[in-house]
Amino acid sequence: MKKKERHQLLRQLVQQSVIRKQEEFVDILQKRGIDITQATISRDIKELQLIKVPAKDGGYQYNLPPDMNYNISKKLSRFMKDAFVSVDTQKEFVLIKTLPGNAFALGALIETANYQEVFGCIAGDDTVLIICRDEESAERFQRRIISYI
Amino acid sequence: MKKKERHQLLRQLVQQSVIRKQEEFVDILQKRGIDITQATISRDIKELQLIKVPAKDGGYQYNLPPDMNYNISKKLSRFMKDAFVSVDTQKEFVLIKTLPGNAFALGALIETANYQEVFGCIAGDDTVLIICRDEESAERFQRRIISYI
DNA sequence: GCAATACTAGTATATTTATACAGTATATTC
DNA sequence: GAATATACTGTATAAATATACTAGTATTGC
Repeated sequence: MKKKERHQLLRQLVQQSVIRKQEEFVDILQKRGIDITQATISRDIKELQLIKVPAKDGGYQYNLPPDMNYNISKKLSRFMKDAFVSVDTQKEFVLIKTLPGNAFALGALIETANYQEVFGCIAGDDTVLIICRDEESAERFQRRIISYI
Repeated sequence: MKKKERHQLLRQLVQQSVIRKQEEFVDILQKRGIDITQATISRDIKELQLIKVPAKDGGYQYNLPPDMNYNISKKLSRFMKDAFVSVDTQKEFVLIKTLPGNAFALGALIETANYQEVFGCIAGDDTVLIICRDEESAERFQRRIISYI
């Protein structure tokens, strides 16, 4: 079991089950025949940026990063690799061209991601217009987009 | 200083400053003349559902609750009110019909929301097929969707 | 191959956080 | 007002988590 695999598994576990403390991770992995200590879990949690959330019921529970960004960015990235055509900026605007029919979904993703630099966005069939907070944000956002391709 | 006020203050602090551990709260409050112990902070944090997030820089940092879901659900809700046509279940499947061209984006939102009961989803032009974990999840998810309309 | 370097993980322990318990204050009921 | 219940907090400590240190293993460059 490689670290990467374990990380995958931890993410899964956290979504499927209520895990209240690191020892519980250890126990569950034990049962699956994976020998690991609390220390390693602590380090994994740090890397994965998992968080311990006080639950309504009085207990605590580990959860995925509030940085859903992490997930969303991954999705965006995957999506971009498929559908991206071009990107350009002008003033505080960023214009992304996609393959026909894909822009709408891309816009929804960008909105959901809630990026600091984005003020709003409008999507057509093969074009997304992103209005950024200012010129600098637009450039920053363009760089971000390019990094996803 | 009443508990309520202190809670207010803690929320503010968490947004304004990087607070790495509970003792830091204590110190900051000390400096403002508020005498309080770590134990109380621990209880406050639990009530406020503040979370300790592993930061990119290797440290940790307290943060506001990840009521992210709240935001995504709000978006989904807004979206549904615009584009929803019908919903139905069969076995562990849920089928949502939308106005033409909207299904893809709805699918993206549903995926992003990462609902417990959803296993995966496929979107066409005016239809989203959601595969749930089991029959019961499907019903639960349908109820969720209906509540958004 | 071998040395140098970088990762990874366990052990032991330090640090941090949660909580049982007890005391004090505040509200509620009679 | 006295009696009782409820809420809040500090102290002391238990429980949980992070990390220094060490050793093993893989990777790189010679």
